[in-house]
Amino acid sequence: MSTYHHGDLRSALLHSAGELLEEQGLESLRLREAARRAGVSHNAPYRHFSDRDALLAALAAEGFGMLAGALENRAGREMGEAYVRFALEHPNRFRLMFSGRLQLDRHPALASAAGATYEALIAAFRAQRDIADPETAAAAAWSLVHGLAQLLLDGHLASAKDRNAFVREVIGTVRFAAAQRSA
Amino acid sequence: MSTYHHGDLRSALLHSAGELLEEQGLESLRLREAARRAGVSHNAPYRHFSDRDALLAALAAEGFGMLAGALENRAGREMGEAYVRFALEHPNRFRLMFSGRLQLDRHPALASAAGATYEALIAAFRAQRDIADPETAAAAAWSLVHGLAQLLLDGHLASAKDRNAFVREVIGTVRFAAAQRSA
DNA sequence: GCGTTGAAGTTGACAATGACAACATCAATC
DNA sequence: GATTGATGTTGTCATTGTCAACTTCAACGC
Repeated sequence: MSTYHHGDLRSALLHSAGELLEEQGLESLRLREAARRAGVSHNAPYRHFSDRDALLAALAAEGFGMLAGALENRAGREMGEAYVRFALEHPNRFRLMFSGRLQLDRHPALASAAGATYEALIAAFRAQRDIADPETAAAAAWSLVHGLAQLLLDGHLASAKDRNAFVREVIGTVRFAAAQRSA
Repeated sequence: MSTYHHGDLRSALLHSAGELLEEQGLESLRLREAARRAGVSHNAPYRHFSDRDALLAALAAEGFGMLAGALENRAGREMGEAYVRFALEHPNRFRLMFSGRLQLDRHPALASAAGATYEALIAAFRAQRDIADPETAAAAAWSLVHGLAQLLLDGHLASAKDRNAFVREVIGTVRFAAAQRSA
């Protein structure tokens, strides 16, 4: 029962910090509070994360993993809807992932997690034969669903109607054509 | 020269805080530092802003004003490009505006500033006759350019080519159709 | 067995911040 | 010419992220 050494504090911290993040948001996520919830002293986290940003980066990378899971085995509009659904179900996690406070070049693990998600997206578009430029289309599709998710989260799009229906409608209104050459 | 009373401290604070925001980003924006730069004591800001969030909300509202100006007299793809350009030129301001930490119902001035921008967008689409559902199309268009801006800012879209060209291409690849009724 | 060692946790500090309370200044008004 | 209320100031406090120094304990070589 001697628990001077925790065993798997790193996971425990990710768990408690993840709870705090999803409950209270990025700004209220205190390193010390996460340590408290994990039952360790306020400085224990520094054995596993070099600083607060490192913990946040780990949480964000975890988020990209969750997102990838949510998109798995989906394609086209269904994938787009799943993207938005993920954002609405994990608003604070999603915001952290795209907060911009975590520079990809400073957090390689985060960069590769995010990159993997994008790759899956491009692959899905590459499978669709009727699209001229999969890379551009994938970028456009990602932009669309990402922007939609964010604007919904921030409350900018008045969703008088049912939210799911609105999302379907917005996504459904868009077509991807071949890229135009010059003006 | 007796400057016990500043004269227009509110604007001065918005100015210095705006500088700090654009220079160093949202996280590093200290209330006390803004006061320092404005040449007043660390508590003077509280006479004009009830707390840090109130100052941030004012900065964000200012940002929506700037954005509206950048979109003025533009329409269609040109407007979309201007939107992205604004985000890239004022990354930290843009991030603040959509950070999600400012709830619109708690900051009425911000809500109306943001609403005005959206209205302008919808109006631009309403003017285009060949679009079936301007509201939905406007939401989709906003989503597209907003997501594109954010993903570019965060460095998720590898822009091997020229950035402006890439933006044009992505925006150009999208068409807005009439909304589909059910599946 | 037993001493060593190094990773994992702890205690104790420190400067900085956002916020509150009490006080000071000064322009306008009666 | 006193009052007063908005605007600034000084002083204080709890909290936070981070650094430094100390402790615990499991694994390893001998």
